[in-house]
Amino acid sequence: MSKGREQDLARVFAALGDATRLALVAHLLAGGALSATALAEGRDISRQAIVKHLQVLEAADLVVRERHGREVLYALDPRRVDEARAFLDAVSAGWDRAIGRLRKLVETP
Amino acid sequence: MSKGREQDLARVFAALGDATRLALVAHLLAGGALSATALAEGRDISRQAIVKHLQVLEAADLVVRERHGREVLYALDPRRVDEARAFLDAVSAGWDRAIGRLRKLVETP
DNA sequence: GTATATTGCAACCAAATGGTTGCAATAGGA
DNA sequence: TCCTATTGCAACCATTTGGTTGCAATATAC
Repeated sequence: MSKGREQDLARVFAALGDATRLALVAHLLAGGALSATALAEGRDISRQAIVKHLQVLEAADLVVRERHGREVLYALDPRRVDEARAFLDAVSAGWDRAIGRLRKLVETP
Repeated sequence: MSKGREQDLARVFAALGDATRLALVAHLLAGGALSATALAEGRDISRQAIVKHLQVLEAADLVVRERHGREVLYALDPRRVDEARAFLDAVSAGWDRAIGRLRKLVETP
């Protein structure tokens, strides 16, 4: 893996690595495109906190911002999700090859 | 998603959300089971830092520790990887349904 | 049993993170 | 045009994170 891409991937995982952000992703998935204010209501957390979380998601390219009238709407961008998925697939695939090696190690006293 | 599981998932993603830790995962995948000292050499980072990273991975159940003689070996545990993968699969799948709704929104002036 | 690797623990540090609040700026609708 | 909803900016705060260093403890090998 190239260093840059490795950093990008880490950023994506880090962005997903927070319960609030995970909930936002789920909410955006269900709701399509929503404003920070819309996402804030119902949750007992300030709008500004939500905005910061959305900025993290945006910096990881998981979410895109677009102005719509006086509102700013955020929507999921699936490309990075697929990238992250591909990485985990590779780990799982690698695991299948790795398990034999592992078993051998575990079985030696 | 239940609150507890949501937290667990976030922990897994957070554990993967660091370039060093991602590299460790890759290394463990390739190397099978390795000690912190082994993982530290070659990298320009202290053994203690590596140990801390491994503790994060362990707390997320991505890695298991087992004593082997005087060494402590760390190995990948694929179950949580699969869990994370399932989440991303769900996002991707949800996306397919969500994209129509999104397109409609984007196309309205 | 003593020398040598290896792990474990603790203190410390700078920077990043997740959150708050208050207020200014801006854009639509009446 | 003026009211109102919404976004943007900034300062501030406590906690977590990623890292270091130094030294004690432990387990193998000789």
